[in-house]
Amino acid sequence: MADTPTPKTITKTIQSPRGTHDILPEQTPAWRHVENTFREICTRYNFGEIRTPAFEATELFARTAGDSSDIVVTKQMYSFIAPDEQSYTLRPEGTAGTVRAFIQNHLNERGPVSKLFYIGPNFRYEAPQAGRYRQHHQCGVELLGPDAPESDAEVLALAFDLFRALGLEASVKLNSLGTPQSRLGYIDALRAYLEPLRDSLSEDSRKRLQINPLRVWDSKDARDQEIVAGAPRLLDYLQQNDTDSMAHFDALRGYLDDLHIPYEIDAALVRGLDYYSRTAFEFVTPNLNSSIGGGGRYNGLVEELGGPPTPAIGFGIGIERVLLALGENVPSPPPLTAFLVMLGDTARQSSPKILSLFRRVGVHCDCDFVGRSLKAQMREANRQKARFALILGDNELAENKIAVKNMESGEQELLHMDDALIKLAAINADETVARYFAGEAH
RNA sequence: GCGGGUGUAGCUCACUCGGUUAGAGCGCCUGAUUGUGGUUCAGGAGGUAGUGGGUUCGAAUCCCAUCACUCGCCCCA
Repeated sequence: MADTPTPKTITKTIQSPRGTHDILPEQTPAWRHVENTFREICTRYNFGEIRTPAFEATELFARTAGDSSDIVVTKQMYSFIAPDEQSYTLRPEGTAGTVRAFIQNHLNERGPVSKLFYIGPNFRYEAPQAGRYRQHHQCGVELLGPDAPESDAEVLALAFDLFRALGLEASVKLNSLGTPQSRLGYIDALRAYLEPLRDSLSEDSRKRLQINPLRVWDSKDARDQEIVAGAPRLLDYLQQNDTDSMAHFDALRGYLDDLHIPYEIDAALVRGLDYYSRTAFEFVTPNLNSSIGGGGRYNGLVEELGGPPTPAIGFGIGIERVLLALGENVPSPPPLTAFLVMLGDTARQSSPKILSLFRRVGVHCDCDFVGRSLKAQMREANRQKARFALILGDNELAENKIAVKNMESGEQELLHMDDALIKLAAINADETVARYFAGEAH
């Protein structure tokens, strides 16, 4: 080392923010697989993709999340004051922005039914954990307009087509929340039951009893669960006091049976916000503790946000969680079709042109860019799992030929450039077709 | 927000009661004579032990703080 060591400035390397992750090239094929499968199925169901801003006026989420929601209560939002002195918030979920866009663009005027889907990042300031991140990605749908149970079945059928296409074993936990009016009656009944038992409840549940008694059902505390097991059930209450909601629920159950969608009724599945109505559900998979998605009917939300009264139902599915549930059962980057191996300066100088020719006919190919030896280039071809090495030296150049070596069999033939192009293009086309039928060519 | 665990080479991990130039496997680079990969063999690069402070003659090892990851609670996708 002749160089005098230049004093290194000691700088802290910058890390990605807590709870966020880089998705590297070896992982993106799995992501694209999920996203493209979702897009394709949504399209099949005649849902149109909508892309809304990553941030919205804070007020939008403050209104949609409601005062008793944990997103708001525990300050799980990334809110900031912009130079215009307005408060904005990185979207913590996908529905609010979609509904806002629905209203702002008067999508209701285009017809009685709006079918929208979205894919994108959401942001929540939470303690990161397995399957829980500060930036996570969701794909979701919103079906606005209809109130009929067939529309509930439509979005659930779509979700299960997605799970089936991905090879994901999943089922749905289902409940009905009634209407805001009937729910109030139930909450009174529930409160009447819980109030005398207040002292036996956990601290959290005592708070819930105050703010939103429905959420006591959510408690994982063993004593709470015992107490709640004896409480009046929402579905029983609806049976007697809200026959419309019950009929809706029964109809949906019938459709789920028709569609062979496995479901399980879960009385603990509750959402407290006023605009929720009737159907509430969560998608679960046996290989994951947490749910991979959830949703429900929100007949009051559009109106709440200043739009025309519009029933709606939708769901959101966490892409990270789907990938966790899929595990290794996911595509990896496609191997290279050809790797160009160059000998000598002339060959190296002609490499941009040669590569360009092969790429124009669709061949997935690459070459060395750091002046490595022939042996090292062959090693690289092998490491990239290239099906062919294209060897180009003075001998080949002189005759406008190129040596095509099959890396698996080791066989090598000297072909005219034209023939090599035709051969590789045909092979590449075969692979593309094969991947297409394997469901990976998106 | 609360509680537990972890942090040593690009990756997965060792280092016995604190004691010399911190190791291994994999990966990476080079070579094994003239233009051929995978196997084998030889050699090489790469770490101020997450970061900062403290205790000590001496710290990867003990203590504190901080950051990150991770598991659980809570909640959610």
